[in-house]
Amino acid sequence: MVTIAEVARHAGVAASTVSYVLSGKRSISSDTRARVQRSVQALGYRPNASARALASQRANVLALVVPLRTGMHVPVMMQFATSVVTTARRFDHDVLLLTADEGPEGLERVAQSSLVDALVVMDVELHDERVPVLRELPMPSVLIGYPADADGLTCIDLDFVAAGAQCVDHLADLGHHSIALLGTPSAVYERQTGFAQRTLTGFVDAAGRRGVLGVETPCEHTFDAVLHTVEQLLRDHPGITGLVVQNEPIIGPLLDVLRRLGRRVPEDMSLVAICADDVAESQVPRLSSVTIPAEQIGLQAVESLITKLEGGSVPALTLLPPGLTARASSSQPTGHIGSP
Amino acid sequence: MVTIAEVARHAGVAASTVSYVLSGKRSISSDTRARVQRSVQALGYRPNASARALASQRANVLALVVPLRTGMHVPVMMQFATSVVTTARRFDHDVLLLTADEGPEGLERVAQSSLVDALVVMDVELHDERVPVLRELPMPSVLIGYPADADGLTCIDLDFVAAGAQCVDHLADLGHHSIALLGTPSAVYERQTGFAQRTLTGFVDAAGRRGVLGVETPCEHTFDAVLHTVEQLLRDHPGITGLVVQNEPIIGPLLDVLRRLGRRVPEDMSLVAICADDVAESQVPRLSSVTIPAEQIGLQAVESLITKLEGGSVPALTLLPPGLTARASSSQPTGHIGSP
DNA sequence: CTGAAAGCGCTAACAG
DNA sequence: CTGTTAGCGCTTTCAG
Repeated sequence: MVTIAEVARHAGVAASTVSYVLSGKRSISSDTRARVQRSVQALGYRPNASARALASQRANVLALVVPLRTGMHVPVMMQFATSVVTTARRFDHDVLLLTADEGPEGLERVAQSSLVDALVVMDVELHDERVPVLRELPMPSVLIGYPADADGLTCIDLDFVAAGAQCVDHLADLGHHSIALLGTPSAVYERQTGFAQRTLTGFVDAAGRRGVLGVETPCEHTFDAVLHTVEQLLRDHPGITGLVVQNEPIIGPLLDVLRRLGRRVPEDMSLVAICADDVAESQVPRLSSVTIPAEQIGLQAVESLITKLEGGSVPALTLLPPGLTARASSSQPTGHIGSP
Repeated sequence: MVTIAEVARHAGVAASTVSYVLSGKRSISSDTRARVQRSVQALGYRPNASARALASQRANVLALVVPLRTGMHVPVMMQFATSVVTTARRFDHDVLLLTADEGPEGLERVAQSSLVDALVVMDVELHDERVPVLRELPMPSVLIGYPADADGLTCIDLDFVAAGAQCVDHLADLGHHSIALLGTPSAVYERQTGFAQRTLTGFVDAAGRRGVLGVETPCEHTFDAVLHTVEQLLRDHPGITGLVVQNEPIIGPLLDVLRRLGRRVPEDMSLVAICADDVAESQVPRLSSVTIPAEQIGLQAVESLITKLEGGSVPALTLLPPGLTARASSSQPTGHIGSP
């Protein structure tokens, strides 16, 4: 590998001059700059990352901690990771991939060894044991999610409360009076991954505000669970005409179950999903949905980190507003058209 | 951050002794070893990654290049990535995440700057422009997939030819005489991502060998495409009683389409899918399937890289044998029971 | 505007 | 078995 010294010799300048040409941290006569750049090209010089990191105290690497088992939809996670990598590259950083199973110790490891100079942690739970660790780490971090005690930390997330409310409002606006939230598996609520609970809060509050009946039930990922849950729901609340679904894997089975039960969508049952756009669009009928803006969250997360690394300050909490796209799966409830 | 010099002073030894205690690269009296270890603990010492990399010429980081847009099922990809990270950690390495859109230049960048000391490249196409680059790189790499010219490279993949054949054999063993392969979208074949073509090869060869009719058709990911494709297939070949599916996203729609067309599974139509186990098991009925051993491929990839890094040699091509699990979606063709 | 020189924190000969 | 020393390749004062 060619070193900075070789480039310097080739260009007839000092190594520091080469460094400064590359970093632009002091002004260089256009003459020597050109000469150095030609030498860099000619020799195919690439600065050694470790040497640079050691001397500058900056690895130019961000850690990305992804969940392993989670209620989170995998493609959304991947979209998110992709967005983090892409954005990091725009700021000349690379991304080190960590899995959540390394736990708090893993964060300490990469941070304290200066392998990375900032961290993005996904799928943060309400009482996440990594939160206190992050607070003590000698470098900035951004959490995707929203722990109970977020003091001194930077969090970014979709505004799930607003998302839940938006679904209710959409259905209420259409004239529905009885609706249900088909939620994530109960394990997700128990783990207190904030997002499921916050959606529920938004759903319940909005239902109250709009004066509609809003019932709620968790749902596991198997076909049988969906069938059983929906049957039970319709037995207990026969008047339900609208469903909000926050559980991507059951969307297919749910449509199937409704078909089996003889409920047409949207004539007999309106549906609004909280899911990725491509999932909503690939169903029959295409689903009205609130998108999880994975790409935007990733972008925001990295931009916040870079700002912090440069000494800037960022808001402690960024809640991205949800956007509801009405598609074919929601309409006025049949037989109630025109009712108040 | 505490340095090796501080640990050395605290323990009353030389810095090199601390280094040797940590690396175990030479024998240390149990007395000083204990003393050093106590100091390491007491001070909470973590070796600086850049300094270590610079001095030892080893970053202890592997690059993982993941595809962005691909015919590959995302959860499988994620499984794979997870396996790579987990295995890398077992060998005391970390993983740098790169996306395919950085192209060959991205590989050169991380390799020539010594950011990583080996690479895993996923979703390698038949005529992948990264292949010649990898060949020239001054460090080992492993490809997941199987390019046309794999000379001098190490490749690992599922044996898709065998997978295609195994599906045919399974159905032929059950007594089916006319079967079809529902493949990936035609774009995937055109991109010549080897796996789709190799499955097709195995399917066609085995059908010939077993003397059964084997027809083949690509299929896009939309519901309408599935409906259209299956209708066309059954119109052209009404005798078909068995389907091999290599296209994870259409599995749900396909089951739905068959139901609509009044074909029961497996009574009227047997199904074998090439997909992840959890997908096969979450369908109704549970699908007979050939698994993509993502976890094992990831493990194998990292182990090969580590072996190469240590100067060992590994086979140029490792094709992991497919494993078929018979579940509820395949049976003898009704009305043909007992026929030869 | 440029060069010389002092580290960054660690590893690995080399010497004893 | 342990210590001394010379780098690894770069950045960044300090001097001019």
